[in-house]
Amino acid sequence: MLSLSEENYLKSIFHLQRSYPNGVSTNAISEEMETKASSVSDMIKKLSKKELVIYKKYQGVKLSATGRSKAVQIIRRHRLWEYFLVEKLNFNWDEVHEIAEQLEHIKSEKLINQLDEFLDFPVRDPHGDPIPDAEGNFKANNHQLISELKTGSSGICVGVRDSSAEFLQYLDKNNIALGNEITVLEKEEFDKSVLISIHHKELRISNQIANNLFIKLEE
Amino acid sequence: MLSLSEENYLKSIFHLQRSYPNGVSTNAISEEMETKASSVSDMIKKLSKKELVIYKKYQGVKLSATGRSKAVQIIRRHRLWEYFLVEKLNFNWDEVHEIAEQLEHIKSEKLINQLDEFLDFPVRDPHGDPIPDAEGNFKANNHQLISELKTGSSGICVGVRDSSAEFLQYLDKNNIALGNEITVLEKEEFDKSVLISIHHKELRISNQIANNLFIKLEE
DNA sequence: ATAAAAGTTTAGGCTAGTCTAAAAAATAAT
DNA sequence: ATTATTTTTTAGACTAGCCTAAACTTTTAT
Repeated sequence: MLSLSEENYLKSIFHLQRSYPNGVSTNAISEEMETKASSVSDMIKKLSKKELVIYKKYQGVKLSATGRSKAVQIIRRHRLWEYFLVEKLNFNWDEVHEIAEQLEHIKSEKLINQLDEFLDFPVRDPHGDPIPDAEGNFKANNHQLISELKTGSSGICVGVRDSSAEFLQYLDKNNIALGNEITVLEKEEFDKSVLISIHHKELRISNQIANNLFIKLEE
Repeated sequence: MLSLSEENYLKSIFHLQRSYPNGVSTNAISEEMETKASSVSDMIKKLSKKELVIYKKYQGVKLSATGRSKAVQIIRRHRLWEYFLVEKLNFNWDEVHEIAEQLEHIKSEKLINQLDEFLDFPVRDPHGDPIPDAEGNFKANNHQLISELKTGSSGICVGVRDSSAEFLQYLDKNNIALGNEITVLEKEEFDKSVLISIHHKELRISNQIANNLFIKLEE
């Protein structure tokens, strides 16, 4: 049985592996988790002894197959709870992360599978991230950041990269929601800001925004 | 903010206060919580310093007003989650206690109030225990144990005192459920067993059963 | 009233998970 | 190629919550 802390490390390593596919550095983990590098070193040794990660000193760390599967389970729980909070308890999408951080550690396979069924097997959480099924399978996202699109392309807003309350509140305030159609009208070379069309209106968004909003291109 | 362990102590003391109204003894707590008396002593000192309990050495312990209110909150959370598990996720009443023991520690007032609303403000959990409202108020139970009834009296089964899976499974097996009408036909002096009528059939139950089933008398 | 038993507290130790400070290894810069 | 910088690991310490063993109170029994 994994401790709360072990689960959090596995989850962080999983997320960081997207950016560091050849091994996640101690510092990257310590920054993500807001702990000291020395604590990370200790924990990695522990996870390594349990064969949840593959680790050679000074070489960074990767999840083993079992470690990955544990991490996916935790992410499944997190996203299902987020979906529950928004769809059933009327939370806004900027309020659910913290609570899901707690709920994701509740231990009961039956609980999570019944919850999944109750929610009708949702495939995306409120931020557009895929929810792994009971076997740990989930679709890869085929979407792009607005900042990566070229002028003229348009598509549907399907997810956010940053899911901090601050960013989500910015989107709410500017009436940008998942499902909205967005067209890139113009890209400003100098500051990388982007002029988009949404709800038949024009809106200029900074690079920071464009770099955190996922769009699925129209086919 | 209370730790998980502190919350569990408060909850135990609250429950034990019914049986020990003039102060709960260290040993009683240690037995209930399956820890050693010395650990209890340590924790009581800690809770006392936080003014959650009233404590004089060797004299037993009582909840302070704030301690009581914290305990009631935890019980509210526990019972709401139990109700949720049974009513929404199709759990049986013998499966929910363990999971609710975990869920009760999730920290978010909004979460629990939204859950309460989602469930339509239930007043009893699946075992017949009252669910405190957001202000901590709940009706006292006016019910009696079958073992306390006299021959001839009848009423509705409204709760269980022991909510262990084993006991609840015994009830399921014998088709005894909350809401059933029960009449006491005969009490056996020798072994304190009781002959009852339920579903228009006769059933003999041992004292151990009669001593753990709550009945509300017909008026 | 005193001795025995039962209950409670204190003293000192352990583990998980964190930290700071220092040492060691890897990487970058000259 | 050597030095400087950055990154990582180790060593040692701290806290919460638990434990055992011993000391101390209170209660019970004679």
